[in-house]
Amino acid sequence: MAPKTPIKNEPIDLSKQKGCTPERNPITPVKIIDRPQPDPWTPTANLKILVSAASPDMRDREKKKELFRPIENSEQSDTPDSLQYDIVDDSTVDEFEKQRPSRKQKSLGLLCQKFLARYPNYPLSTEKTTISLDEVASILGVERRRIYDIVNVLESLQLVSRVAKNQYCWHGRHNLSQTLKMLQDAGELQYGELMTSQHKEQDLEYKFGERKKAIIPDSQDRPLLDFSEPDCVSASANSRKDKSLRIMSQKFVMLFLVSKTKIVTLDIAAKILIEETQDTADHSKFKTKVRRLYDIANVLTSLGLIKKVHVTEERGRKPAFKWIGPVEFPENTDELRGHSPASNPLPETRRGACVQYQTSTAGKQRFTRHASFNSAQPCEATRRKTSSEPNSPRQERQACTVNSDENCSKMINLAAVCRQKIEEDTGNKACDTETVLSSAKKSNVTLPVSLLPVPGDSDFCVNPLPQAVFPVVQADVPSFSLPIGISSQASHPSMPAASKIENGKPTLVPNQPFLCFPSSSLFMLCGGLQENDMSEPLPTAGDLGSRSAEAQAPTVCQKRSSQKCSSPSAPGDDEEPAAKKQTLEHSDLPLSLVVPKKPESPKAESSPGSGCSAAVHLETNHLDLASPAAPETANKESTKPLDCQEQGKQSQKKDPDDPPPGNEHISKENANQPFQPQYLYVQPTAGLSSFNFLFSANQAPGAISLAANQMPPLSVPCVMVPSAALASFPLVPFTSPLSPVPDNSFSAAPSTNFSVSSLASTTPVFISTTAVVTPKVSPSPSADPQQPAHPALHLSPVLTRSCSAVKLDSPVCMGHPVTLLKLQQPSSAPLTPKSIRPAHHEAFFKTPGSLGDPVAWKKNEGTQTRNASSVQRRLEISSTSPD
DNA sequence: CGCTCCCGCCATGCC
DNA sequence: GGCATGGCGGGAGCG
Repeated sequence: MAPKTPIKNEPIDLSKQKGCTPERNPITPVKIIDRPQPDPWTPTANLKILVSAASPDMRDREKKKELFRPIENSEQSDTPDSLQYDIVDDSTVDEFEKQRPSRKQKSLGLLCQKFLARYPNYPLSTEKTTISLDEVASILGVERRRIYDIVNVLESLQLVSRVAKNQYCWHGRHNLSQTLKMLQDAGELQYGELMTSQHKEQDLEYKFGERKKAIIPDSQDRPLLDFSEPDCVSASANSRKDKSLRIMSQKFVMLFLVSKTKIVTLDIAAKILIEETQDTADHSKFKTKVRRLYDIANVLTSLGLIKKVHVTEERGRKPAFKWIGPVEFPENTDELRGHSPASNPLPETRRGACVQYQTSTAGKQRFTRHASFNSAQPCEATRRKTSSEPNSPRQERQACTVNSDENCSKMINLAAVCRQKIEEDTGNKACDTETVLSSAKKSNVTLPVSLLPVPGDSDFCVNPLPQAVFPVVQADVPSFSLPIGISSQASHPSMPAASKIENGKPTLVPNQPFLCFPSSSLFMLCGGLQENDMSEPLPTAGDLGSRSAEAQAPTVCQKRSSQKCSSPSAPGDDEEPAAKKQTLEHSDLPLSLVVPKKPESPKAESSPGSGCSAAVHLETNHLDLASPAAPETANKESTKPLDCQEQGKQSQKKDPDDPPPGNEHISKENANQPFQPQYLYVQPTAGLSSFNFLFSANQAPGAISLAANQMPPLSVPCVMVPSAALASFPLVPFTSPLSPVPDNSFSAAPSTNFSVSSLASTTPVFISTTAVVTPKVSPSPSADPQQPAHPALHLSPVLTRSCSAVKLDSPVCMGHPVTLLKLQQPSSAPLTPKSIRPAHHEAFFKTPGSLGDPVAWKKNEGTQTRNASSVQRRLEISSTSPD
């Protein structure tokens, strides 16, 4: 965060910037001496100098501002961002050069980040921060016009409110959840229908490659407007037309919130917005709308609410944005609902200038609750819930899902389209943008395992599995996003990731790296669990499934998928509940925790970082499993692969620190690390809903070794696949004979079931990569200064600890990543999996058969713990036996 | 070459 | 008329 603070800011913002500034004050003099121009004049002097130098015209205030500001900005911004002062100094000489900061340096997103860096995410209720547009503009060295762009978007989310001319009040994110909730509600109302109608159209459009204008009833717009207007209500509010940017921003956000996939393509959004606005959708209008959406998206990205992704379509890849902010607003929801989303919070905020705080207070409370909740319940609680009442949670989820589904059908369709493309792409390469796990047509045939498209692109940024939930954020949104994500996670229990089990799409387990595939086909997973996101889309893909025959078969399943969740099918359910209940993250943890319990020893510790523990278990399992596969992996250094993924994730998380959020970075990393890992499909037991586990082939080896030594933090990414699907595969044979006991009802899975089932029911065995939790930790640093505080608040100490612990624990992951990646990649290459798979499978299968400790499994039956243990045991057994 | 989206003209509306 | 807002789209940077 520090980076940005411009010189000028420091003085102003001393409180915040001091960190950076401190030097200056002292240094400044020195610098001045050394560098006459640099610091000293930068703030004021520069302007004066420039002004004097400048022609008289320059003097005109506006002109001056513009001229100077840019210069200042360039210098400042550049300096801070890249090198800060040093640069500045140098720059002084090369001012001109600096002036020419690349376009990126002037981007609205960057500007917004700078802007946001100046204010705390969660300001004390007591303190009101007023924002002077002129001041900010000068500080940031940009024209006022740019500030308007930012402020308008922020205002749409109630992060700020306009107090008076040129004066805005900074509210921070206290109200954000409420606002989002309101938007979500409003969005469902408006877009629910729209979505449905459009949805059809879109499908058609996409399918046929034709684009139609979506038809949307204007009437619906009204509501939105009204809704939004509250914000605008302010006296002048009515003045300007409707303040389209503000409204557009809200609508844009609504689309995300309503969308199941949480991915909205620009063109779709533009269409929708245009439609709402008017029927006419000239091409020019469309273009303009898109431009505006970019502006909004840049700000939202800076806020860590969305990230850029690409959706591959028939025609090609389309720019899209994925919502990475909080998805559910549980507590808030209640409150909000009580209040009636439409009217309240926002309006008040606006009017009262800073009245917002009331809201904010509520927000705080919420947060507090979460925090306590988290800390108190960490994993166990969650797990319990899950195990105890898997159903209920599911139901909730389902309910949500359903609604969203309907509303978002359109989005879903889009997603499906994307998936299809992705799949296709995947088939080809797998990487392009987002990859979706799809029942690959091709892959399926050949192998049980299909490769996930590897995200070569940063766009997709597949995040490492571990953090499945927010991986994305990390990836794309560097520091900022992470923090946010973290905070959001903490604050918002229900996170998106997990929540969507959805339609038979393969879904990632909320927090866990595992994917659940509704369909039976086997998959090769490469790298990123991140694809969680994709999972959602997949369902739609199911539709797409039509394309692939194989897919179709699964499709049926998929169709069920939604049902599945509700239905006994354990896996989905388990996931769902977790997601619903609270933050996905938590859910993840909990799950992992569960596992740990049994594991006892080392893992227990890790339990805090549920993910880690889980990972460990997994690893263990993997080891067992892997062992068979080992031969191949051995070469690679089996352990690494897993680690790599995790590490990669972690690293990514860490990376976030890097100023360049760089999707690029991420992408690179991802490309290298995560994706590579291939997974072996382990047929599980029938337990859950018949999930099968996939283990990364690559990983396995390493994992094994690790396991032997310790319970490495490594997480093994597992994919939960419906047993049914597996059944189809020859490989599958693996069902564990072990204990048939489905403790809970779930287990009852019709299929064979056994230990697995039990697992599924309560908690899945999912092992999350260790990373899961970790991200939180790492991310924060880089991100906004503000956020740090946040995270802390939200995250329960335990979590944090766990995270840290995990990280620490799994040095392997940390260190190896790169290496692993390399190794993995080669191996991981799409091709590899196939080849690998067979061997692994055999191994796996064998393993299970050999299962040494059936007894253990039986024991497992009882509780979640059982599950975990059972799983582990299985793994172990399998491993042992094979060996 | 197309995606992004910066830049700033200029309309709108209030004072 | 001046000023605050902010709609809008040309056109350039960038990959």
